[in-house]
Amino acid sequence: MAVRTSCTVADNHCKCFEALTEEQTALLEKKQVTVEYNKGEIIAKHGSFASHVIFVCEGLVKVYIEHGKEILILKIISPGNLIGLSSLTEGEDTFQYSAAAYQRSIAKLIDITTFKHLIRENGLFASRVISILGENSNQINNRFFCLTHRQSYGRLANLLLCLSERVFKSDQFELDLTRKELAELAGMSTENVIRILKKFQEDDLIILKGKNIELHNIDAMQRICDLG
Amino acid sequence: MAVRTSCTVADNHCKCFEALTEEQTALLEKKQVTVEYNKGEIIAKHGSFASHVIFVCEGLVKVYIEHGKEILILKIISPGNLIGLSSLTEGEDTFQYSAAAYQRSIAKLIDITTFKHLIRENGLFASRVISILGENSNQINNRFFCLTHRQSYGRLANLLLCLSERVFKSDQFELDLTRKELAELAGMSTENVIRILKKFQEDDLIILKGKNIELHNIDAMQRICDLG
DNA sequence: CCATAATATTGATATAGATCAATGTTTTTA
DNA sequence: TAAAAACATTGATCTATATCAATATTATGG
Repeated sequence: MAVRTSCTVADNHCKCFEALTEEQTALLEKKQVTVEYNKGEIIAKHGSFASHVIFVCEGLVKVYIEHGKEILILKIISPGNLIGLSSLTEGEDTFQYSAAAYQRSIAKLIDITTFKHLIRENGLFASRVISILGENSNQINNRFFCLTHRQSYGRLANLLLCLSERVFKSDQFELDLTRKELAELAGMSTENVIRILKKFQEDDLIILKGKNIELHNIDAMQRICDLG
Repeated sequence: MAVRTSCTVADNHCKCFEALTEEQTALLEKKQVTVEYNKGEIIAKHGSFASHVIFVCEGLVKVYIEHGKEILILKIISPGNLIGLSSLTEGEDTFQYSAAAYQRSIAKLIDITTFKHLIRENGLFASRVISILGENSNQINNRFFCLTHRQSYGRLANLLLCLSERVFKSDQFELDLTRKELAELAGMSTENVIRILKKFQEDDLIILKGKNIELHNIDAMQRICDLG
């Protein structure tokens, strides 16, 4: 069974809101605010009071946990996805992870009390939320496996495929992430990212032109991702 | 912020069933079977049809994902906890991980259709299930962090503390896990487990007598867990 | 547009921890 | 209870990848 390549980017377009009645939708609209974040800005801070769940409308966001200087990126969130569902847990009123914008992003902050109320009131909504939580788990488990069981070549190949498939939806894309950010995502040192990208280029797997990356041999890349 | 020591063993005593009415409880009773598993037996198999969720009544169970020969233990489940909630996801009718008994265990297999039905019908039940899913996520994220950011001494210290606190609930316990199983849990080679246990003993952190382990200096162990 | 900072690259070195191999010990089974 | 299998231990290598250090390139603010 192949490791799913898309283990880093969440793309479980949430269908939970479709389950709401018109009235409930109207209520939710009233209980949310839209906020714009600049590149690098913190959207949620691990340990801070979680008064809301976050729906990402535009941009790209990283979700991560931090202990001191060490950070672990759990996933990348693209538009259409929710952040902070694990704070729906009873007795858990703080964010269990941080979120920060990779680029200019827009998010709706939805009042968590209203959200919880709707879960109680609307069973279909609740079951859709449960679906999303389940998908999130599966995705993070896959990423967990990848980061612990794959060597650096495999992890970086996985990341590139994942970005290509889920974020840029193209074989060729303008990567506005630094090498350091790639390193953080693939769980390795910056220098190692650089050396591996160089090797990929030498082996005709990718074509690098400054910030532009083109995946030139997806099948081979997939093989590295699965085996390496 | 300290890494929670208890990142490996699930101990979120599920309160969801308390939310059911008498009638609903009776329905659930009818739609479940109790099964006994011997040491080593598979309780759920990654990829197989998930017709039920699993409630562990007795024993000790590991939950893990496997790709070929490689396995990653996601968590240990002690009595009072549920397995397979991520199969509640719509359109996901297979287990996303495997589960196997470490020792003789008893589990109730609860019909998943009924379980889903109750989520739709009973909002409080649904919100309790959401709580459990959230706690599971947080726990696995902590384990994810530990396995990727801690060195072997820290990971093994973490595991020992975790087993002591959550499984055996004592500083001293009869460990019926092999060195290989410990290695799997702490994400390292068997030889490395042996060498580190030996070092812990030399440093008066633990007292080893055959299968019996006594944690002799919990504070120091905790420090290794947090820093190493 | 220059100066300064941030980022990228390259090479050399260090090391945690895996792997391999041999041997001792315990458990299982026939 | 003897033989076989599984498990535990120890020591000797090997290697992937981090870290360190130096330099080149690109971005940014005054």
